[in-house]
Formats: sequence, structure tokens, C-alpha cells
Amino acid sequence: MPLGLSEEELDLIDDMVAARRTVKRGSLLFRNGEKFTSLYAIRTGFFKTCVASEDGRDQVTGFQMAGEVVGLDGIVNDYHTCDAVALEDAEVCVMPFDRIEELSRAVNSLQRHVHKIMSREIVREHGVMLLLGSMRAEERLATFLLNLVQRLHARGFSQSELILRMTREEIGSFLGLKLETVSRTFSRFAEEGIVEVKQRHVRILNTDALKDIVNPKSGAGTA
Amino acid sequence: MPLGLSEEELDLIDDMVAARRTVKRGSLLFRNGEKFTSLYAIRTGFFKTCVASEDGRDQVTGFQMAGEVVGLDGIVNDYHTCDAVALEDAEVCVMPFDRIEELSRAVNSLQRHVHKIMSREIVREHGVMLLLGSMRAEERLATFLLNLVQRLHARGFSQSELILRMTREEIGSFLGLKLETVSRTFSRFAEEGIVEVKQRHVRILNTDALKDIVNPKSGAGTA
DNA sequence: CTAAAAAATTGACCCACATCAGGACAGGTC
DNA sequence: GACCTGTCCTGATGTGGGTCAATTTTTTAG
Repeated sequence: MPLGLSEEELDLIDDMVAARRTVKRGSLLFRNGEKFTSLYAIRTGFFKTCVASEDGRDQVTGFQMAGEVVGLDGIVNDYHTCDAVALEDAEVCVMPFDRIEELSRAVNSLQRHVHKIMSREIVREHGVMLLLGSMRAEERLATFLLNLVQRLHARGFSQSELILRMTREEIGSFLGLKLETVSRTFSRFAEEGIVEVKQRHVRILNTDALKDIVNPKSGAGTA
Repeated sequence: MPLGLSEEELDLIDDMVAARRTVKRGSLLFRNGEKFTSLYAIRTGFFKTCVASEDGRDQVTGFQMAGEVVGLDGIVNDYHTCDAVALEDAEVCVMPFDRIEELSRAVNSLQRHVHKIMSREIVREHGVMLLLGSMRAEERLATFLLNLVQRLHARGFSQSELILRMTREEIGSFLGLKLETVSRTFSRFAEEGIVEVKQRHVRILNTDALKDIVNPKSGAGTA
């Protein structure tokens, strides 16, 4: 968690973490309808969160990796309204929300941090709404890849190579596309030499091309 | 603002509101890129918030009415990342965020309230993502109408009649549809006797039919 | 190892919605 | 009144992505 806290404050943060919990690949950290008690900071592993409509359709609302927080959906009604599923074996810090509120009353920087985390999630979702509401399949997938690789890079991984932790269907659900469309779009990118796709291993050969797809410019790459 | 605060606490809330501000129809409460200072509680009037991609496309991210709060997007980076536009003459309470944080350290129920407002927005956006990612045009519009009328009803207005404060194009932008599709879908609902549409005046004749469209059941109307 | 299940690719066809275009109907101004 | 201008409606046509289906590849289980 990248923030400017003093030694003393860091001790308080430790107080906040009640326990660590491991979550096996494929199992749930929490589920829709479950009582809300805690936020979870991901230490290792990879999650998806998804909501479901009453008639069974479901929508992946995000993919979360180390350093990110899940569970914010539960605060408003004291019940979770989505599922959090581990896409690989994972470990999280369990942070009881009571404790968070108590400590953030005492530690201004923690309070500020909590607010920013929630606001960041709101802004992220605005971006997803823009994607779902106005982008074509190629733009959606390009945006998705650039976002993933950027977040991975911020964690010290390659900025051109990544391993997808989720299936084509899950990518499709997140992007508002069918898995066939995701697959075809990957193939098209590969044909055009923009990426190299081998199963879930993706190597980005031409980042600028992806950026141009996301943000079509008249001069295609100029300026 | 519906919450359980004591008299004493209510006085504190008053402290939070630095000023009131009126916003004329068509003008902005805040804009993308503007420095963030305050949250705004809507007293009267109706707003839309929208984000824009670099290449000019824009997406309405929500419509807000009396009692709702706008500006949460600004917290994370100290800059707003969307525009808030008044769709009719409006009045808002300006609540400097510094004050909010200060007071919510002292008043637990206010702290809780702030957290819930942000969480509620996150959950709302999950719903929009589900809508944009997996619903067909009819389902989107039916969901939209039901949501609007439900919020209006909670404010003492009719549960079957409403006046749209926004254009077909704005509805379309919010729902990920073109204005022609919105218009056609309204017409279809009218043909089927589900609603009566006269300009921006909408009367819902058959709420159950709308609910069935949102949530297709085999027995169409049977529990 | 083999068997079975899950995930991914690819092709053929189709449809819901976008696009393009013409026109109707406000609500405002002079 | 006449004349805009913005909003809305509706028809004709096009297309991006959905649907259906067959096949291959990978993963998991035994």
C-alpha cells in the first residue's frame, strides 16, 4: 500500500489487520448476500468480482490484483452484493471495517487513504462505463490489455508480456462481449502483428498500435 | 438526507455546509479537470454527470436528483474527472471536503454516512455495468424507467408518472444506445400499451410489464 | 498412461442496433 | 403572424457482434 505514513502510523495499520486468509483458486472470498464485516487487501493472487441479475446473467465488474482492495460494495447495506472469486491461489489481509473506521478517526492519513480508495473505484467504474457504452470490440480489448499490463508494470512485471489469469469468457463478461468475439479479436490483433497470443500468455509487440486503437487519431501515430 | 442523527449532530452538519449555490439549467456545477474542493448535496433540480474519452466520445455516467450527492469522483486525485451539468435550474449545498473529513472524525454517524454514500455509488455503478454489459435495448430502457420512477416515488412523486429532464440523446448515452433506438423503444412500449409517451412526459400504464421485460420469466407475470 | 471435461479457435449465418435520411413538432425570437 | 433551432419520430439500409456448430487444444481426474 503506497502511502506516506509514519512509523507510528504503520503500527496502527498492523492493528487493523485482524488476520490473513488464503483463498484457493476457484473459491470465493465472499459472495453475494453474505454479511459484510471486512475489507480485504490482496497480498498475492488474482480475483474477479461479479454481480448477477435475478435471471442468472452475470457481469464481471473487475479484476483485482496484489495491493488492491475488495469488499467496498458491502459497506452500504452491510451485505455484499457481488461475488469475489480467486482466479489463482491467493492470500488477503482481512481488515474488519469497524477497526478501519475506528482507526481512521484517529489517523488522518488513513482516513484520507480510505476515501481515496473508494473514490478511485468510482472513477475506475466510470471508465468501464465509457468502455461498455461507447467502444467497439477492438477498442475494448485493447483498452483491457493496456490497463492490465500497466497495472502489472506498476508491480514490477514486464510492460509487454503478461499471463491472463481469466478465461476468454470472463474477459468477455467484463467487456460486454461474447467469448467468441474476444477470441476472434485476439486472433485479429495477432494477424496484424500487434500481439502474440499463445493461450493465456500474451506478448504485446506494438503498444502504440493498441493505443491508436483505443484512441483513434487521424494521423494514426502522429503527434 | 435520511439518517439518524441527533440534534447536536445536526448542528454539526450545518457547519459542514459552507454555502449554497444555484446552477442554471445547462450550466456546469463542476467540470472535468477542475480542482476538487467540495462535495455537493442537491437540494433542488436535476443533474447529469458525464465522462469523455480523449477522442471526444462521451458517456453519461448518471442522473442525480434532490438528496443525492455529486463530486465523489474528485477525491482520489484532487481533480474532477467528469462534468456535472444541471438539466434544470438547481440549488446545491456546497460541502468542503476538508470539513467533511474533519467532522466525520468527530461524529461517528457522519463518518458512517459518508462511507455508505460512496459504497452506494459503487454498487449503483455495478448495476449500470450489468445493464451495459448484458442487457438488450428494451431491458435497458425498462430498467431505466423503473429506476427513475422508484427514486421519484421515494421523494413523494407519483409512481406511475414522470417528466424526463433529459433528452433522448442523453438517455441513449447513459444506456449505451443511440437516440433513435431510445425513441423507437419508447414507441414500441407505447404501442404495447405499457407506457404513454408525450414528449418528455411519461406515464407508466403497466409496471409489471416493465418488470417482466427487465426480468424475463418463463411464466411472464406468474410469480 | 487414458478418459473426460473445460477452454479456445474458427466458420457460417443472422439479427439487433447503428447509420443515414426525411420530416414533424415544439418552444423561442422578432 | 413567420422563422428559426433543437428535439423527436420513423423509414430504409447496413453491419458488428451474437448465435450456432464443429473441431482442436489444454487441463484435470483416475
